[in-house]
Amino acid sequence: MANEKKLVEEITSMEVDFTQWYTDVVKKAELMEYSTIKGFMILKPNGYALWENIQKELDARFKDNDVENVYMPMLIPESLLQKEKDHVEGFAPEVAWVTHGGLNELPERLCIRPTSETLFCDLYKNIVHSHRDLPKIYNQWCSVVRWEKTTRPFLRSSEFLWQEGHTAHATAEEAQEETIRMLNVYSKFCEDVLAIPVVKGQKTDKEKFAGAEATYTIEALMHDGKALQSGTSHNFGDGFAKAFGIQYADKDNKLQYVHQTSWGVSTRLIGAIIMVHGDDSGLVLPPRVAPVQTVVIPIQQKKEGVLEGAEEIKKTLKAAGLRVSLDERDKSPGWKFAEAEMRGVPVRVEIGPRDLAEGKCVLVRRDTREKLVVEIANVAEEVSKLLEQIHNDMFARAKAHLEAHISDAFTYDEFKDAVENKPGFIRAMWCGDEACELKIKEDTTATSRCMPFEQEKISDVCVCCGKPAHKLVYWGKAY
RNA sequence: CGGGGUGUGGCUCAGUUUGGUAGAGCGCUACGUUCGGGACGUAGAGGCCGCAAGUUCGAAUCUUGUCACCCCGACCA
Repeated sequence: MANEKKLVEEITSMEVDFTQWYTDVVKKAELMEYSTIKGFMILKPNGYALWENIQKELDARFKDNDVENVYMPMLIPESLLQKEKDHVEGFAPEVAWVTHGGLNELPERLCIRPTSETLFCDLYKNIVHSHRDLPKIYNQWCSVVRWEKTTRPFLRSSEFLWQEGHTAHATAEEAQEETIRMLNVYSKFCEDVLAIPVVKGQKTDKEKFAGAEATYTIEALMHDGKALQSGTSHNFGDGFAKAFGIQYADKDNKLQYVHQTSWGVSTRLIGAIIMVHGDDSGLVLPPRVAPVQTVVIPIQQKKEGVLEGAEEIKKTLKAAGLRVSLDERDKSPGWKFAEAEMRGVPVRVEIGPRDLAEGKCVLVRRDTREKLVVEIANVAEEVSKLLEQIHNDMFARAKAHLEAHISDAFTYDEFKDAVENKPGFIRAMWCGDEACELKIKEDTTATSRCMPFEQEKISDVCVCCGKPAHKLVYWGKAY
């Protein structure tokens, strides 16, 4: 909404300062609070409810894909963490250690999980013996700790909530299928539930997960044109299996190593929701995960019948299965409007003496501020319909924004110009040499986001070095 | 981990240059009037000035140290 009037004074305008806008929105929408420990965040009811809804929707989709939930310990013995070389090198700099149990120093220190590959491997080693034990498709919802140097609410914190799926399969083919299947669950979830379009593809070797054979990603584009890695799915091949000795007897009674995958999304998705959909008045929540989908705001609530009428509407909406709240605090309507806007409530219902006399109420969309007068008798149906419409419109707008912020670069000068002047993804060919990735990052701060599944040969040569190229890469500045 | 900035009631900040015993607005509490885009009146409550040392008769103010947060980089979901 380019010409939208800014109604909330305390929120810095996006155009003035995007990062300040982000911080303001997080605060004004009451999503989180800083804790007394550096880098650790407190999720407040509005923020946690958002996560709960994400969790609920995603978990249902996992279960449709035969995923079983488990819970693993939060501590990992140092010796276990060290079994896979690339993995430990990737995570060692940012793990927190437990060195004491009570008053005594532990014989072996334990790390607080930064991710749980090693624990799952240790488990699979013990429970997988035969091809009949496969596949194992486990997932856990938990928090992990990574001692980050700089932190930002939802985008990077020292502890964050996520889910991590860990699977073991008999063959490389099955593992690859699983990796892509779960990536698709993520991309579909982002689109269907969060109204966030994503670019899907494979990470370059430089950007892939520590210990993975291949990493796949969904990349979303924020309002300021920066990319956010919003979910990843990894194919581990049999690397971890060999390091941990996870073997099974196949049908011919020959010992084989399992092939593994892992995949995860985190509370970073909340950051994506904020930066994809938010505006200068605050948060704009996708209806399907909004903690409160619609808020009923009475006008002149002390006048006879108003509160009763509002109460009645709330009941009707609730009975229709909507997440609804009634704001009967002794505040002015304007105040309540502004607050509901900052918190991103998709639809508000206004009901005053004037409406009551006519048997009507007013619906106002958060995303467009469009007002709609409807019969109270039809309110549930109208609100439900409007929520669907809002979801579709939000997705369409985000998609249009994404498409409008993809540019092609054929020469290095064009590339550098695009990084400077065209915020968004830059499509450019790449020779496959890590040196070019490094040079591009050095020169422009842009990184390779992914090699999209939908490949296209827009040029014969690498945008950086001019040597023959066969891979189309999406580049961009990232969070 | 480098570079910059900020810490004073719940929030935003003034006061620091020139040391003299803490202020404003908003919010909060009570009552009343209000209510279709952040209403108003009256009466209240709330702060050893991030923390710790030091200088001084006296420190929010000067010195040193330390911690936290924000922004920009390097590293990562």
